[in-house]
Amino acid sequence: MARTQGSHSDITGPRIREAALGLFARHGFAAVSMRQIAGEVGVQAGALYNYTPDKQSLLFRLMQDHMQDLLTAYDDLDRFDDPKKALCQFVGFHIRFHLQRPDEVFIAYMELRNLTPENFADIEALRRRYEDSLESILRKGQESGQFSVADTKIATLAVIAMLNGVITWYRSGGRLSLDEVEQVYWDMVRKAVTA
Amino acid sequence: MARTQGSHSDITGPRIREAALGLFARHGFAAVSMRQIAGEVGVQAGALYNYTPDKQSLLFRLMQDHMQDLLTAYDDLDRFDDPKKALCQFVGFHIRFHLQRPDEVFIAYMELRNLTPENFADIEALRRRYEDSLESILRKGQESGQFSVADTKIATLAVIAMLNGVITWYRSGGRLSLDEVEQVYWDMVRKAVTA
DNA sequence: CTTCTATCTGAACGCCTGTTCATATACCAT
DNA sequence: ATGGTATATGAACAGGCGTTCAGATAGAAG
Repeated sequence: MARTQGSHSDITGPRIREAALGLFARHGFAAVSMRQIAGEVGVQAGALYNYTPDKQSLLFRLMQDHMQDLLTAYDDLDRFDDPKKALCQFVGFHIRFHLQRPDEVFIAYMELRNLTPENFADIEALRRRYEDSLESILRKGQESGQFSVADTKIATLAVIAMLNGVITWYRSGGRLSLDEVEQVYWDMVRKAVTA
Repeated sequence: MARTQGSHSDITGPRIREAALGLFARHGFAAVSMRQIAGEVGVQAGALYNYTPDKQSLLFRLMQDHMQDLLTAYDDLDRFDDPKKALCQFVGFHIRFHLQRPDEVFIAYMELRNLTPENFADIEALRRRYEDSLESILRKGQESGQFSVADTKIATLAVIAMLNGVITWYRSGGRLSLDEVEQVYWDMVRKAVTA
């Protein structure tokens, strides 16, 4: 039998990506089979190929969608001119955005090595754009004398690395609320980049 | 044919772990086959089983050895009582130790999900011991009034996350020397934990 | 009521997987 | 020289892999 009920094109596609997302995040891209993904969706493996040309593209699309969502969400903010306010906003945005998408974040930097060179370059470019938006805040603050860092590029990477650490331990309903976490990290970031 | 020349037990074992280390770091545990590892060593896949009961144990041993080396190296330091000096020493130690072992570091926190629950618990305990040694520095500094952080546990994780970021971008012979990198990060850490 | 098309099945393809084991060899000790 | 042992081979096992495709079905369109 086939097409067990109704037209499913607009439903099955997202469900496949959803299943792939969770499985890739939990077990890793290489350890997950197309049959596992299909099983989670409730469909045979062959059906997946109506929605993705191959397994690699499935991974790529997940990462690309995530990075584009990130950039779009950040661009949509009403941004501050003042470097200190802008940095505070960045910290809060980054923490909240990433905590809402733990699986995507996990994949986005655990599975980079499983991308083809072309796909890797694509994702890297998006990541760079995001990092650059933080660096430009730091540079402006540096020029205005509000910040004092030895190297804005390194400071950028250090801040992002520090913030990314949050998703490895934060659990909603834990000891600290989201607001408190944000406050604690903003405190550390602010002091780290100030004289 | 077998045993193409001489007794190899003391040579082949380390060579297998070396090959596995590089391959796991580059392609990920799940994406590397026993035949690939054997090929790099110059033996057939079956020969690997004279040195490891299975693939999982090979990964586990690499991670365990790494974590134990880390703890031993840190314990062997002549440590300072003064929290500020101790923290500075920790930062320098952490950066140098990890930059010397990029493959081990990569594996040690990319392949955690490929460990069996028992092996995972083992590695996690070692990691916790290392984190605790940093947290005790921060706590002592907090009590003495030299440091000022909202939460020593979070500060611990934030500092380690920030320092770990170094290995993702540092290339020896690059724009900054190791000493400079150490200095830049110490600056940021120091400011982040000070009032 | 028929036709058409989107969607899915289920089997098949060739290849790769971790692991085991009988067998063969090279060296060491006697 | 002989026997024993450590070490390696190479074939085999059962099963899983990504991917393809002819054929079946369900619903939409006329």
